[in-house]
Amino acid sequence: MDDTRRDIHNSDVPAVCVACEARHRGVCSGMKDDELLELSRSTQIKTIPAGTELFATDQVPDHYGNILSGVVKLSKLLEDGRQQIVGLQFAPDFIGRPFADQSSVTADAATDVTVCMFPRRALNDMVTRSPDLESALHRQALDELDEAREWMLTLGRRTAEERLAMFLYYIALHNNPYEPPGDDDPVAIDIPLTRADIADFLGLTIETVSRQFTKLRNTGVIAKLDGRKVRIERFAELRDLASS
Amino acid sequence: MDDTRRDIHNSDVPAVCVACEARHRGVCSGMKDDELLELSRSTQIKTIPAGTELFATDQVPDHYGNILSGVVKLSKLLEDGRQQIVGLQFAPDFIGRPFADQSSVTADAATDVTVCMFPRRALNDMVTRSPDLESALHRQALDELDEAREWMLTLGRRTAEERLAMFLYYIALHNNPYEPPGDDDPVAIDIPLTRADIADFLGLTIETVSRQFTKLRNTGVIAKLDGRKVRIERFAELRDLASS
DNA sequence: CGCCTTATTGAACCCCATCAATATCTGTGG
DNA sequence: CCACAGATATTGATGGGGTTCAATAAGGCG
Repeated sequence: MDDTRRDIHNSDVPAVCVACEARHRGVCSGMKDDELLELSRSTQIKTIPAGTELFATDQVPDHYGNILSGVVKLSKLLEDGRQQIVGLQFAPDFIGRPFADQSSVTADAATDVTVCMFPRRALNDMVTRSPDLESALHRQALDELDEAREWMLTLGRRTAEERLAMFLYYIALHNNPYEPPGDDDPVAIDIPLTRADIADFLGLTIETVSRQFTKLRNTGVIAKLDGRKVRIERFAELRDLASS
Repeated sequence: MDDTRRDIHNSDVPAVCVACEARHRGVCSGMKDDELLELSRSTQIKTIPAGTELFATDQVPDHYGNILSGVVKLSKLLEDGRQQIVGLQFAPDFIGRPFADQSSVTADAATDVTVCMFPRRALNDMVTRSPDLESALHRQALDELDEAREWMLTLGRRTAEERLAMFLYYIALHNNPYEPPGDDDPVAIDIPLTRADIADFLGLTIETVSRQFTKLRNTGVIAKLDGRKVRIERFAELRDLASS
């Protein structure tokens, strides 16, 4: 009998959580079954279309969430319109900013996104009682910090070509979370961002991003499929280009 | 009777901790007196000269630490020598990477630094027992994450002039942690980094940093004192230049 | 198809990097 | 105290990677 089957027959686990990634790899892994049950009473699953803001910057958000599917972009904006995407989040990441009434970043759905939302209050209470939960949140914060710093290196010191290679490499890993692609197996990946988003992520312009795409295509590292899909022909070469 | 006097006469607080900032504003505020006493048995105060590495990336560090004085720079290095400083840390910041055997960043003393070191094992054990301690560490991680993302915006989207203005503004705030300087009071600040460090922090070259310094001097925003000291003549203007 | 959004390609420009020279600082020893 | 040497900082001249401005092409969807 596999794990999934056992879960289905375990009446203590809330129905909405049974197949949820967040319960295994996400912050919900830090909760006991009864806590999960308690929280699940006030959760709601929401589907958010691409382009929609998940949390408004100008108001205190009253919910946290876990991503169930899709990609969320975290971004910062300057008054004159310059924008920087400071992070991408995938299932089963936690979304929200504990210990602060409002986040310093805006969260938008990059693709269609489904999230499991729960009241801030409910989670805050639970955190004070369940050390494992805070531990799980702490771990994610530290992982995001490592990632943010890796992107600082990219933004501060890497060339346009290296930046795009980094990005495609990063997306490829997230498309195959369980087994990193072999060095020279072609990998088809689905890019969850527009050229404008990629530019805002990499600190470039859309024109430069586009030019680097064609450069990678001309050198045979990637091949264009349709629209947002790309096939990485030589994974190892892409990693080398990213110089990481 | 002020706080300090009371502390001196409180035999439960370890002598080394009595006047320590970390006990009030740092992670040690998350520990009870008896826990503090237990940890203090295995702590040691170290003085580290400027330029020395605190934690190497290639070996598993067996200690964590709290900064008591001085400035620590966290940096990342590319194989070809390109470098990016991804964060600065001041007293009473915690140093180390919980939940991972090795950090993805190198920590170097930017100035002479004194740290309170304690064994990883001791803190790890304590964290599992003391939720407030993990909470304090979690808070610092989230603050550092916010800061890293602010610098991502700077590295990705701001001009050289804006970057240096951001930097000086940031240093000025850390020189006066308790009361931000008034809009037009001249503020003398002590820059804890060399031009090379500033360049590595801002994703620029030393030449560009130097040129932006003279530009700020020519426009009267700052005045040069001696060597690493600078007086900010118009604080509000500096903030505007940073466009933040 | 026709319209609008998104992406690609081209040409000119500019900010910052690079290369190079000079100046200033800092510590050491005569 | 000054002279000297190495490190650090400033300034100048030139060049290049990426931006900007502009036009064309390719998708997406009614």
